[in-house]
Amino acid sequence: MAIKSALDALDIKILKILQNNSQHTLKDIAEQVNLSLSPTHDRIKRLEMDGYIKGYVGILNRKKLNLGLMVHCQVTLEKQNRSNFSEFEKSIKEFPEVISCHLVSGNFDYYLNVISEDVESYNRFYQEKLAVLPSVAHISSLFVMDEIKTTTSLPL
Amino acid sequence: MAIKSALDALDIKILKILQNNSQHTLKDIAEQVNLSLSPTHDRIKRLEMDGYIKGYVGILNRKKLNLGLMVHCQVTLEKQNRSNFSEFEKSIKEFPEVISCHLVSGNFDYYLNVISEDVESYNRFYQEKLAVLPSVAHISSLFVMDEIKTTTSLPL
DNA sequence: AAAGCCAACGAATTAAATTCGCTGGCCTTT
DNA sequence: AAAGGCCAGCGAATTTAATTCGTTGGCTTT
Repeated sequence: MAIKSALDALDIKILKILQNNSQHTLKDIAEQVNLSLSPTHDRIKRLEMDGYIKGYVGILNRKKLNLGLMVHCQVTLEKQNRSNFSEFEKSIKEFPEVISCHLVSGNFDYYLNVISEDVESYNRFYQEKLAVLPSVAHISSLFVMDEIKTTTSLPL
Repeated sequence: MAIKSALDALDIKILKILQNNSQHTLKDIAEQVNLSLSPTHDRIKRLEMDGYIKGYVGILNRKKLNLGLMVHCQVTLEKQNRSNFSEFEKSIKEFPEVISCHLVSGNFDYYLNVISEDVESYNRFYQEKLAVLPSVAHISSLFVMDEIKTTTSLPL
């Protein structure tokens, strides 16, 4: 028999609650899933231990923190060798301005999401940190005019 | 005199801690900022009340939850009137598959981030929910091959 | 049918958050 | 320059929540 690991409906319900608001009390969650405190507690700990929950974070308001500019940034690398790629990725991971980076199919290679105070500050990041990375062939910057939706909640 | 509102170095330090891990105890945070419990508590509550902290969430592991596919989706609307835009935006906000949507400068209009189980399930979303929205002129889908970096932490 | 297992339970304990009255330093006002 | 008021920080007391643990009942397995 395989190791017990599948999630049941209650686990999913708990995950849905926690991914929307992790500050609910155990009592609160227990009521919503119709269990008592201890099994609810056990389930949450199990979900954490098994890696279904990566962690708990506070979501900050970037506009109030003077980080009003978001830029989508398409980066193409020179295609010679794949070793360029891991070097590039390593740098990206260390830049706090980059809040996401994906390798995508299509014309360009990486799609970044960059947070800055303003255009000037973005330009500084662009010139001094991004454009100087070795093997960067092309970068194009798309400015975010309006943030329609942003959530960390997955469709469960 | 302006209403007291600026954040000092300790506030920023607290925000940095909370945006990385909201499960730290008050005692823990208090030690890190060199304050006692009560002022630390007061500051956190103030930061919440003033909207610097939008909320606290659990971050789930989408790969473990059978949501292995992420698609970047560029959507162009017909340009006649702006009323199309708000209708489109309203629908997007209601789709749980869409975890982010930005209005961007450049050739297309909206840039979406969509989460699905697999290509089949994405195609269902595409055909049945996205492509049928009124005034959608063009959609192109870029598949995420690798997730290099994803964080909710802002560069403070 | 008996044995073993697992999930749920409630009570007891421990730990954390919250409240509140007090204090000292700093700024304002005269 | 002195007095008064204000604000941030403090510690103790209280409330609330999380955690632990021994027990129970229902299912499955043999």
